Amino acid sequence: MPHQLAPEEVSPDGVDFLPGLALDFVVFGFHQNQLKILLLEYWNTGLFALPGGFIRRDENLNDAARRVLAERTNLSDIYLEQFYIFGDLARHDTTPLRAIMEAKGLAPTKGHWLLNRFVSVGYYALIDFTKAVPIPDLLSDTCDWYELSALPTLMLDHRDIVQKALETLRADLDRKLIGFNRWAAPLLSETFTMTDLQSLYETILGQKLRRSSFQRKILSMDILERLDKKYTGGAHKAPYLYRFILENKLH
Amino acid sequence: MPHQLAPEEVSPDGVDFLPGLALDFVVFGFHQNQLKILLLEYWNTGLFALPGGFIRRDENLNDAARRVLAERTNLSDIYLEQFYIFGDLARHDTTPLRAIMEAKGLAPTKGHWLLNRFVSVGYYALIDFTKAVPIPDLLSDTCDWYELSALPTLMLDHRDIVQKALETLRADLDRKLIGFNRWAAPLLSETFTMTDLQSLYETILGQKLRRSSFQRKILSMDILERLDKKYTGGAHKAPYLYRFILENKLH
DNA sequence: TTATTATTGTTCTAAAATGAGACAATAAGC
DNA sequence: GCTTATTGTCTCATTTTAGAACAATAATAA
Repeated sequence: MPHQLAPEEVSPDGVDFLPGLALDFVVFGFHQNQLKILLLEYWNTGLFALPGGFIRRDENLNDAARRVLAERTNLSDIYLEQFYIFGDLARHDTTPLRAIMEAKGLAPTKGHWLLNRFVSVGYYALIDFTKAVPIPDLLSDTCDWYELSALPTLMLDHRDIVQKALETLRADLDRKLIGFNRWAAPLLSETFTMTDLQSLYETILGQKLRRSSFQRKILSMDILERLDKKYTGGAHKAPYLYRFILENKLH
Repeated sequence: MPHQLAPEEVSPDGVDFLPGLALDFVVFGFHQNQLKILLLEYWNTGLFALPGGFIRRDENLNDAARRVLAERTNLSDIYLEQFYIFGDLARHDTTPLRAIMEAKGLAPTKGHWLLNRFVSVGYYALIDFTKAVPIPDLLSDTCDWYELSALPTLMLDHRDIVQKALETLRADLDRKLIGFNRWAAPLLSETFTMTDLQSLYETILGQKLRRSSFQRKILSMDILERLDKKYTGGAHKAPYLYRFILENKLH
């Protein structure tokens, strides 16, 4: 016999979600030497927000995260990591959601499931910019990439969430050098030049690195496989292309 | 007008908590060159668990953590950090809690608030072993220190929670060298010898460090104030005592 | 064909950090 | 005063890093 629910415990779609708990995603992509993240724009309101979702009662938390992210990006097998839980009371401002619901023709009735206080689990994801197919959710109009350095104003505390995600990303960049091949790989295409990789580093860390030191360090890690040269048409020496050696090939 | 609640949304004490969300604490203390954590033992069941608690509807998440921790240790102003959210379905095993409730004379009625699925926010805390006064909660018999290297069997996934906390602690030990004086300070008493500090490092990292290198590195950080010598009565040179220079004195 | 140019892979040297040990200083016990 | 254990500091070899230099080389222009 299924668990009995009070009406306000059920989401608008009638799906059986855990109440009061949400997921928010900072989805990083890397394109043209810029870090970008996915944002939703809500119909007719000018409001921007991070992609998010809820957890089913019969679902592991991290599985819920994978499911929601797959719905937004059309990608499975995504590099995904929890980084913080946001649970301030100040989050509980129903103004933007009321506007969004009304613009969608939904009645923001008192006690509506969506208008309760939510504690939100922050995840960051690293994905291949070229492979993702951003898909809006039920309440939003568009789902698209925005440069991290030029984000629109975000609703609620979503700006803080992005900031915290970026800090975690930076810390992890240092910390996860072991296994780095699996970590950074999702942000780059299958093959890349050393300059591409350095540029990714520099963009995440927000500072310039020395070319010779960077190359020496990365090469000494034995995580790259050198492929053919890449002839770009530029009037200069052609760089080698590299590929990450997969984990199972390392040992 | 207060929010209307279904009966099963209210905790046994009648306090208005957020449903389905709990807090679990890995409280680290350092004593006699051993890392220890606080555990609760439940009355008449032989069950051990991490200290935990719930979030009031009118309370920030992190404030709830401070409140609960103060209730368990009689300490305020504790170094506290989120490290993970545990949300697997496998957590939802009501067997131990039923036993605990029955041993306490509480009826584990179907749909009882405590028997629902809980997603739990993991916090780790660093406190001065000598200053804490461990206090059991309503359902437990004792609250005491246990050596990390010799923990009893813990209920549910609490062993995993401890493991994850320890991994985070180790990673943070490297990462937080800046501000280290504030970070490690809670684990040591006000004054300490260089050997004490090195021992703390070695215990957290689980490996021996070279004495001269450690001393050179720590002293070069300019975060320690050298005080008088400590005469222990041992037949050898007396070590200096040190104290962390407070943050506001650093600049 | 031959310079020219921009970028790359590699090498070199000086500086800095670290590893591993040596050594003198010194409390307390004998 | 001698011994013992531990400490603070110093030394030297090794490793790592910073910073610059240099040769190689695609494409372009002369």
